[in-house]
Amino acid sequence: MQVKYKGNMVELADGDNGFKAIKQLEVENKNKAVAMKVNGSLEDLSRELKDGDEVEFVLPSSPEGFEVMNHSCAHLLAQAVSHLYPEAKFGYGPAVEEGFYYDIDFGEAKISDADFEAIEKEMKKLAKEDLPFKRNEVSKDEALKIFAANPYKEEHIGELEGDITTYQQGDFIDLCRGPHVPSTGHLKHFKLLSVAGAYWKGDSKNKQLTRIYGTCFDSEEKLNEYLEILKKRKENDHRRLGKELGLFFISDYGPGFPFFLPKGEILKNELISYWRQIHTRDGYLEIETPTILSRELWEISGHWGHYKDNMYTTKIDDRDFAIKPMNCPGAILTYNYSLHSYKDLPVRIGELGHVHRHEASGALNGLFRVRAFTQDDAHIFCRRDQLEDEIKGIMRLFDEVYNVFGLSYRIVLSTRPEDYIGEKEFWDESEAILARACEHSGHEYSINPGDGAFYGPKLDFKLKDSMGRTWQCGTIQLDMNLPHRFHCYYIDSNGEKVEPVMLHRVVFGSIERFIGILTENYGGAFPTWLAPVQVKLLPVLPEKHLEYTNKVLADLKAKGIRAEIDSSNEKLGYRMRNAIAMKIPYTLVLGDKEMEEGKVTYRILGQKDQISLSEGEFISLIENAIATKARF
RNA sequence: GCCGCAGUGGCUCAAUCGGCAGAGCAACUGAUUUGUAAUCAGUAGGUUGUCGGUUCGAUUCCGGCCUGCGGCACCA
Repeated sequence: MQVKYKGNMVELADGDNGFKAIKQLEVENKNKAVAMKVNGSLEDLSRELKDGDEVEFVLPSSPEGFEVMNHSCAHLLAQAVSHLYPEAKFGYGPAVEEGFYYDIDFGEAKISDADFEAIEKEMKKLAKEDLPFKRNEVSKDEALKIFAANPYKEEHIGELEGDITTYQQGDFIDLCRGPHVPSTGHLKHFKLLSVAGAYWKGDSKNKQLTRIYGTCFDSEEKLNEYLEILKKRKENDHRRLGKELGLFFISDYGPGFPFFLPKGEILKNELISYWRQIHTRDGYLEIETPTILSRELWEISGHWGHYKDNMYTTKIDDRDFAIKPMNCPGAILTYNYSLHSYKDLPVRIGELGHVHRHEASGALNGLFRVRAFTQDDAHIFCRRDQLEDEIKGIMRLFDEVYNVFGLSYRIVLSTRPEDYIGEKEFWDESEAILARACEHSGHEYSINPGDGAFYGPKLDFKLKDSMGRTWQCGTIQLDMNLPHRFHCYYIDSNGEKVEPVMLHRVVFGSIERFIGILTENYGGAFPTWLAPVQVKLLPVLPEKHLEYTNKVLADLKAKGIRAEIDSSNEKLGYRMRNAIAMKIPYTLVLGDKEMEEGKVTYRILGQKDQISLSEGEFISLIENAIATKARF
């Protein structure tokens, strides 16, 4: 038999039995490979090989190995649960990006993280027994017999086609495609992380099962590293930092409606003024439209029918009104207010629109998900022949903005759904334009077929923060619906009325969410241009050096630099500590030395160096940091 | 909205089995005159989210509601 070994495989003489070779490798390196790739497809190590197969071992340190290990660990969890809770019925238990979960119907039993210790103990015990994972192919009927007591597995089997495979370790058998690690002994460094409810098959009409999340690594160090990352995420949580740094709060009197504190408002205003600057440069016209508009308008737009559950409504003099959940109708009324020639297009209308949406209570999450937020919205009306350039222009702007904040992103193109309006040809054409623009941008992009809105295809921009998590912020959506409903038009070169193409787009998405992302991404240590306080001034001896410090403070303020003095009757170390805790980029220390030489001594957040400069030099240093949007 | 968990001075947390609600930080007052991550002492601060129930007695046990947290569903 001829088997070709790739990568990390031990080379054996021709004609050797691949199965034996693998066994030998296991003996040599018992804990290494967890699976193998046979002709590119992921398989159990125990899979028998055929003549000519190309084989590559999958090590637990590889991404595929991580997935296999975690998938197996989900089975181990299920086995342990089946011992401790004999009534438990199992749903799905897959590996996910950072670990695994298993959805379990515990019947009457209620599970909380207090039960993890006992479950983990049982898992450890079963891992120690080193039970082999045995794969078995069965017919549908046999499978139904095996899982007769479990309605979830039965339902799943009913949906499967072709061969059904089961995996068994010890007394526990599960429906599964595999592959798995050779035996439970390969699972050593795992931890259960959280419990949650999850609908069976992700459908809110179905029963809710209990989901247990966990993760499994190939070494204790890596597991601990991951737990450290989780801790770090908690420390960088914008809800915690927002409280500590005094940026915003949400009152019980207004769930989901954020209050911006003075320091948070500075952040918001800085973002807005940056937004204005670049949009003015790019030919956007800023408008403001009313927050409350009549029911008739929302009937034309279709929101009254389709979005009503998410809208706050009110009555004024017995007439129905709604608080805007989106800015589009206002922008369209503004477009329609004046007559447009084909020569005037594109018309780019921007609006920082404060919108209200009734989000489900369980969806609320700090600034990431709120019920009132400011969209950095823009609606662009253009001719079809201008569409491609417009989209490229928007993407150039997006790229510029995200770069300023050091956020990397990927793009998702959503295409025509089954339920669509408009001409199919124009859908095809605009999807092609969006795809070309993505390629042109040079950024990673993927296609989400059929996920576009009924009114047009879209590009979503998913930002990646420093912790590796992604958030949707920017979006560019083509709209073939609203211009039609509102009878938008321009006059073309023949004097005819023509319906323009309309684009919705946001860069930040929601300024609130964007502030949340920035807060976490910077860990609260904002770059100088955004920092609510840019300079903290500390007189060494408040009584002696206050006058000089106040003079420097006044000079900084005169230059528009956000500076604060701490002349409290505390030791310098104490005041320095507070300045660092508030993550202020520059701290100035002013004492005898500085007073005599007319200088300032500064220290940069996160650094210990003490640098002395003349006041003028220091001011230019900061002005330069602000102008270039550099960290310091 | 759904499943599970939680709510104690401004903040972070403690209080055994149901038995007088406590600490650190912050605040305030005073002392200290300080050169780069916490000077010392004192004072004040609470209807334990809220409403109801059980009990001689509830922060503690039970129920309703509110809010938050972890997810799910939904979504910027």
